[in-house]
Amino acid sequence: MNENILIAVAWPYANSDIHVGNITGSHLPGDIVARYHRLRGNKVLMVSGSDSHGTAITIKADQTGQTPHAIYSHYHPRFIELFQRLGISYDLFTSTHTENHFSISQKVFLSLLENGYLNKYVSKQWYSPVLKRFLPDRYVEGTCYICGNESARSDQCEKCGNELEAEKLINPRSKIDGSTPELRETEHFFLDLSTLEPKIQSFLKEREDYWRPNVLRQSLGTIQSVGLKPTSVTRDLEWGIPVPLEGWEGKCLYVWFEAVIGYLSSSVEWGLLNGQPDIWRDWWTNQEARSFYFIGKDNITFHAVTWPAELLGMGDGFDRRMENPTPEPLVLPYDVPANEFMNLEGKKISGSQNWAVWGLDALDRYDSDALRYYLTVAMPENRDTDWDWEEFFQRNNNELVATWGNLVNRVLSFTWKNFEGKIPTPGQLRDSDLDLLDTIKAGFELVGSHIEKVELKAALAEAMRLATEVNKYLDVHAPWFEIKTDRNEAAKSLFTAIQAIDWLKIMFAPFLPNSSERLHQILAYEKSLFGTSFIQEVSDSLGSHQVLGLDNEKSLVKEGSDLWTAEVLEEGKPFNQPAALYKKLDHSIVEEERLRLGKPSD
RNA sequence: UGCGGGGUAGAGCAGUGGUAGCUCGUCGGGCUCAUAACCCGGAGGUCAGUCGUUCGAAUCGGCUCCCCGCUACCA
Repeated sequence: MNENILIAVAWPYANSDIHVGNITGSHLPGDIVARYHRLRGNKVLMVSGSDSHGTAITIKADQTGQTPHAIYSHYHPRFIELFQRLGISYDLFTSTHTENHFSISQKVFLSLLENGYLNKYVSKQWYSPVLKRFLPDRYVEGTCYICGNESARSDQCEKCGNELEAEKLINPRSKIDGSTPELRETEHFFLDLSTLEPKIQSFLKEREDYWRPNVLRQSLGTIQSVGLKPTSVTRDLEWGIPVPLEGWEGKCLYVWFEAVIGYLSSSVEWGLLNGQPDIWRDWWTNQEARSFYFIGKDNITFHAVTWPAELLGMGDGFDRRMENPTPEPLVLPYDVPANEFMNLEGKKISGSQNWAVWGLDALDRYDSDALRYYLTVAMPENRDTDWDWEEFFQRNNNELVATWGNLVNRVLSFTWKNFEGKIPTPGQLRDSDLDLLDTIKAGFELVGSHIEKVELKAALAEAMRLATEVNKYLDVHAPWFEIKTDRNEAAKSLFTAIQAIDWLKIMFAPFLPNSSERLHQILAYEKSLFGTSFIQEVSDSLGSHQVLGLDNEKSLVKEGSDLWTAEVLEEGKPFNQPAALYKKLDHSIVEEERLRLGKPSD
């Protein structure tokens, strides 16, 4: 295989730390699929970055008396630290507050404008004379003129469910400071989704047979039932990417219009940082390339409708603005495997109430693979799931440690003691040995096809089931008995088991990269499987920003061959002294962790 | 209100017309190489509720209830 695979992960909003829900929702599934394709020898580009613009950040800035830039600057390096420690292997994790992203976003805007898909409309918006700026509908509340509910949002009353006309709202007030806003006319650009609708619809229909139902029904279903309406793509805001037109000062591109462009701009930035300014086209104008977008259910529409609409609407205009003499259109999403949400101990995760398990905090107490294991097992692929500390404890001790970790440990430590630290030379294998190896070998196909379809829980469960098969095999052959009567028999059993473990190491690697890497090292392979992440400071006209990069230079995946195959183990090869891959947890952590929840943090 | 997703043993999940499965826990047994780990066996479910279609429904249709999302303080 030598495919180009783009792994595009939702851009976390830089106004709060990242918690387990964010991780299991998008970053981790993206990383698993990225690592799988790297092992297959495919050319993977995995990108994301901090979403540094938008009203939410300006609001938080006002509340804390800081600048929006300061808010973003606080959280962005923390995201990078988290991903590095958790092994989320971004080729580039950057930010929307970069010269490159500004420029690319404005090119997208101008391409759409040029092709006639952006139209100007004047509408009335709430304006706060106190703050001297426009307010989004959701920041204005008042009394519902239909049911009398006193805390209705200006666009919709949650009590009676009616959509409201802003002008009729009684006693409007700003949710920020309680002051009275007024309605003012303002002009904005709208993306013409109604004209693009037929193209979007065929794009979706082509993917109908493999997209998740929640994503498909919310995008294609909406088109088929109510149709698409123009959607505004600019806002009255100072903080963000300026609309690149004369007379539009004080207006910015709407944060969701430009955040999705980050997938494209970060691909370009990755090339620039690596001295290959044109390489982004390998993933963006090569129609054979496949792109996977990992997001949460809350922004399905943006990725399944709005972003494809931007891509379709640009035609070859963007590539032309990137100075390609033979411009081409851009690649549409191959899959958008949106996840549902993860709750915490039965309640919705809430950052402000500290009802959350924060990624960086959890990494201070638990190994990355222990967290990754549970986050995969509890991934909300089909429905909302729950992070439960008791279950984390059980899954870690009874599955990760007991089934897989113990398998590795029992086989390698027994071999270490009885075969002078060398992989035994088995001679002719028995039928039962070959049967086991066939079973495990089939896992490459089974686990792989699950990952291809982004069925990650099923993929991991299948790998774990295979580890159980090896445990059963050991119990039948009992090399600890064999060695007392016939050393050659024990050699066959242990060789077979180590061979199986070496293959399972690969199958577990996308999910548990750190421990697979250590097992790989114990088995005395020269090169590592994967590369390592590094942090770099990049300067441009907007200042400087940290990025997370990936160095594959000294790794096997760099070589581009397919490692997702049953390589035959070298007989008689010395290996390194085994050590436990995972830590058994004490049950007391369950109570300790539960006590932390809901308390104010530092 | 509308659109969409989901509600299956104690927990987590699979299962889109034909005797209800998997993992963990639990109970009993075996084994002892291993982080008291591993292996075998048993118990445990009116498949949210209800009405219907069918020889037969977790699976199809109607209605009801509950949880969640639908352009962003909150993923």
